[in-house]
Amino acid sequence: MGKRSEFANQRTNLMLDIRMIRDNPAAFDAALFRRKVAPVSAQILALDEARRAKIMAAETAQADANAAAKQVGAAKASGNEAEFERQRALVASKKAEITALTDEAKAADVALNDLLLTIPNLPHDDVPNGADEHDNFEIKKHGSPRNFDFQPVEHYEIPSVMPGMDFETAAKLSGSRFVLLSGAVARVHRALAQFMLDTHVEENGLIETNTPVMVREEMMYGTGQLPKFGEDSYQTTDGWWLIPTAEVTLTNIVNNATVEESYLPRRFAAHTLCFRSEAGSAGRDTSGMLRQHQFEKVEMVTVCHPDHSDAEHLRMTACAEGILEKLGLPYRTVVLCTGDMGAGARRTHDIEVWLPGQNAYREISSVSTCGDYQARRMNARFKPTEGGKPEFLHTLNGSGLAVGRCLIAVLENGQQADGSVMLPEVLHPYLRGKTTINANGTLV
RNA sequence: GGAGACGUGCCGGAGUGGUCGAACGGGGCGGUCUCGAAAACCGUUGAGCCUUUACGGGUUCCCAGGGUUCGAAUCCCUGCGUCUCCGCCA
Repeated sequence: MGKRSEFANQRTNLMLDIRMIRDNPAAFDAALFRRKVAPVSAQILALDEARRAKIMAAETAQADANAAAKQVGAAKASGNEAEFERQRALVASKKAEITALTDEAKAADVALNDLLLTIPNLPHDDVPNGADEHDNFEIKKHGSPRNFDFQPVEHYEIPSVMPGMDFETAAKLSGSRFVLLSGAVARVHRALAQFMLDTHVEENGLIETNTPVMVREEMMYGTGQLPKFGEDSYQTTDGWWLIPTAEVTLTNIVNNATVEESYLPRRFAAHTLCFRSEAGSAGRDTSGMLRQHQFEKVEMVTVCHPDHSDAEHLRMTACAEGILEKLGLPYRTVVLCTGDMGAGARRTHDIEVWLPGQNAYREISSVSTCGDYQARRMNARFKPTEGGKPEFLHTLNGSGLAVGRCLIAVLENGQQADGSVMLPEVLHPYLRGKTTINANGTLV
């Protein structure tokens, strides 16, 4: 498997727009400051300056040697033995110098890139400043929590659900943060995934995609899981990484590609397993199936022209919201503040579904536009129709939705006083007309 | 798991040490012709980096990394990848 340094070598100077930093270091630092990142432009520019000086020195030496090497050929052709020997010696003497300078240039380049790889994306201007989730800004609220004439419970406490949601056996098989679903619960879970995918494909026009869940290491760099967040994912003994989300596979479809502008926008949807180590979340959401090492998700990814990413962001958010609306689940949508956004995002909309058992809105989808951040890492570009140089495209990703969490929401919102669960109408066709999990846990 | 073949530009495909960023063909783009289109003909057509106000200049790239050589797409080594056959297998 590829080593990180090798990879960084190939991706010379792409991680962030170095020219933008050169032109306006203060603005760069100011944008990062909004994410609580200490100023780094001075360090970047120093490395950049050193790098360029080394490159110039190395290339000058190389140019000299190339010119002399040409003279060698000419001298030999004309039979000038003395000149031949003289130029030959000249080239030979340049060799050590070139090697040293080239190595230095390469080292400077790698140093710069290693630094750039760790720097998060710059937030969009319209993203609110803030420290954590308390500073997120609500932009939409849909539906209102149902009035229960009894005390609603959490999903794993619903009498009709309990037989089909077995954490003990899952723990025996695999450990904590796993679940074994069976019977009606497993069936509803499957129905949800099918419903989501069908809706995205048939109504939202996304391209149904079935992807690998194990990927090469460089793909994890492409979408930004590496180098900083390797702890959050699993790697096999063969070097493959298990995807924490299909964002990794869907987005990397355009890894190292230059597509025609007419290819854009390209909108994908995939239903996959996702794997997360949940390192650092010890003690959080340990009850129920809210936070698992392995879960299913229907993911949406769009690659598009830079001019369209803001509109696509709204579109994708609406696609995710539409699923909840069809399911009749109350939700709200928030814009994440600078302190709560993921590293790769320029702007993120979190969609939070109402969970009556928790008496709270909980995240069920996260829809982000990444601007050119991932595209630069992946070297994903498009060729403008009007001609001209290839440009980096923009990438967006969003859950549409997390299937397990959606199951929780459907169960909690549909629970009845007698312990049964009434299921959303849109799922009925996927359940062969059945509508309810009765108090015994049977689908009827 | 065993055996073999291969890895060149948008595509196909030459090239086995200098004159190769790369023949030839296809495609794309521009033009001539045409009422228009097709055909034909002519021309043109990669990317990154450094430098330059600009024009331009330099440098790197023929899977990747090393090596041989005055000089490598071409020779050697290693790695990665793809394909084919056999075995095994959902």
